[in-house]
Amino acid sequence: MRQINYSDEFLTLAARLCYIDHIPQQKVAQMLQVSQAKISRLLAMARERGIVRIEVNDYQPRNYELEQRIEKELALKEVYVIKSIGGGSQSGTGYFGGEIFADTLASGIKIGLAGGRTILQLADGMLKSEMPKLITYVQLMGNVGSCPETTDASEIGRKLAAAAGSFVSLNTPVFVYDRQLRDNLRRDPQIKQVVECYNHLDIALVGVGIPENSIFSAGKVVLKEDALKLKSQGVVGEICGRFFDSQGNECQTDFKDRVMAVKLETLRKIPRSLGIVSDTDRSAAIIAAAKGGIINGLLTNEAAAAALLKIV
Amino acid sequence: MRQINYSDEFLTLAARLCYIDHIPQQKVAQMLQVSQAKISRLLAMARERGIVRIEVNDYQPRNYELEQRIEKELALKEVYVIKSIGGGSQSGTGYFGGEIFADTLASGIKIGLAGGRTILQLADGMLKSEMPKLITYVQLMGNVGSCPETTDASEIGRKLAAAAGSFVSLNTPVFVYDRQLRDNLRRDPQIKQVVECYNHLDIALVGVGIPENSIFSAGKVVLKEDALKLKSQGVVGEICGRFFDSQGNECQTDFKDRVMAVKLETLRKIPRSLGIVSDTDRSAAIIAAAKGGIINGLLTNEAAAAALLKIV
DNA sequence: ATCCAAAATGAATAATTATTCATGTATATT
DNA sequence: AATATACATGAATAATTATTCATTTTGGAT
Repeated sequence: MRQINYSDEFLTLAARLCYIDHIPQQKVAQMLQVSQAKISRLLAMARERGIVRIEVNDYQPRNYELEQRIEKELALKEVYVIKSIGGGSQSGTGYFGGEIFADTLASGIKIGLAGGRTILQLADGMLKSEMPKLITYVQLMGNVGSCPETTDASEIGRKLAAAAGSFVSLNTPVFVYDRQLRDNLRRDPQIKQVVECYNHLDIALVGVGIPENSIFSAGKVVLKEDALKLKSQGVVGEICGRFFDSQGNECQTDFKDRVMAVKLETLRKIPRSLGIVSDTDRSAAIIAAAKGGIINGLLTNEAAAAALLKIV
Repeated sequence: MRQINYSDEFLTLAARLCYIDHIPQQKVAQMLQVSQAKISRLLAMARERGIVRIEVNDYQPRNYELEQRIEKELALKEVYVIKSIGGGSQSGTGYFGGEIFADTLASGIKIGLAGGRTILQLADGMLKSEMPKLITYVQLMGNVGSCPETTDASEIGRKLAAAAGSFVSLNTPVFVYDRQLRDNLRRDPQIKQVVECYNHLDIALVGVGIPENSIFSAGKVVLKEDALKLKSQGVVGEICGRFFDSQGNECQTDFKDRVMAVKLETLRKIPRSLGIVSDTDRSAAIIAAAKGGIINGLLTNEAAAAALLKIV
């Protein structure tokens, strides 16, 4: 039985019966002499055409008060504090942070990307609505392991670029065997080109780690004993595989000369260097990074923001 | 785990994730660290509080053009033509007719009720939204059989009164054994009181039957051979068990002196005597009833209205 | 006219949403 | 404090809605 009754009037009738009178689709189907499946399709079309409009009060995901306090305390250019939702799952940081951050972007810019769970969540948040802006994503640090993890900068970059834009990858491990190999790699034209790229970034998106809990912990690159040693060497934080002290200056560690990643020096010159943090144990690292100018912006959640304000 | 998080903000968040971002309740439940059941309840409350608003374009159930043509052709005081919906099921007549009719009522009035499928549908249509008007419903004709049918005037009256108002029932069969019994019944004080009531009705709601298809056909009261005989006696229509000719005058039939129902004479004096019709084979009967002043209003659907206009 | 691709459709099914029910927790009442 | 009552909650389940899939119909192209 074919009738193609997709007139506005028919859609309106179906929508009225279902949405206003709350008659189940099955019954409306009987009334209108079509299948329930078709009612479902009619309603979908009615929503599409705007015959049915579902409106929700605006949800304000940001805590402006905390933002202003942190912006002032750490002398940052931009701060976004996402309200903590529900019991404690902090996925909301990326969910809402992604759309807030995406709104600040212009087409054609270059964004440097670090890896990490929180940055991945941010990327997913950016992608959940269309991202029509053409952006060049540049991998800021080498890959953590041989098996690509979804949290690797390379994977995140690929995913973002797939939606819109292009991706410049840094095809090296993040930590190589020794200084010599690092130096040789740096001379490689392909790598050189990527590193040169770092000087022209508009934005850097970096996670902030601590010795005992960074992107390298899960990958067994930095073990517990390494973390202890790092701390004894004055390390309070890590960004892109580079360990820094409370002033935001890179520390002389076993990793320093073997890391393939953007230099802290370079990050300091990028117009917007945004730290993305969703854990509450990064406060000292954030403060140091801000003090040293490694980051000049912060995107975090209420819980982490509160922890931060406690120790400034 | 008790938390009573029914703040507007929390409702707004849940609603936004479900209705704007179209995330299934199960996932939102995980994000917000509650059960899916609670999300469902949060959304219900959000709709209730107006945080979520579902709007649908107005559906116009009436065909004004047909209404005006019929009103003019039959010289009726009021005509309602409900658009035919879907393939052909004519339940829409009562569904929308009920709310249109209910809108015309004032509290405190008296409405006389006949029986029949279409009147039952109209009653259901009246009841689907609140009917806060206190109305007295009066049974216009006796009961068709011994087993109460949902389509009997008495059942319809009870149902309407249960929602709001009171019901005056006529406790007799519609057709009694002979004239003598009819006359005796009429002298009964209780019956007399009800019949007296007919003189003070504000509205009468009647179905329009034809010899071969009336409320009496299903109940095996009027058989096929009876119908033929009726037609040979000039009957073109039936209202409240009273058979009439093309001028709207009651015919001398085997039923005439055994019927317990409002007189056509009495119906003519009621300010609003509304015929309710949803079948296409009643055209001649409607025309006759209108001509004879038995009805001065009509509530029908497009299909029946079109059939009617073909033969006027 | 005949075949073909595209699209519409309903039955069956999968996915999602709402409700029931048993349990636990806060608040009121003795 | 002890008990009762009302309400909040999540697990299980029922009800409803959306999607898949096989079929049919339509509107061309040949």
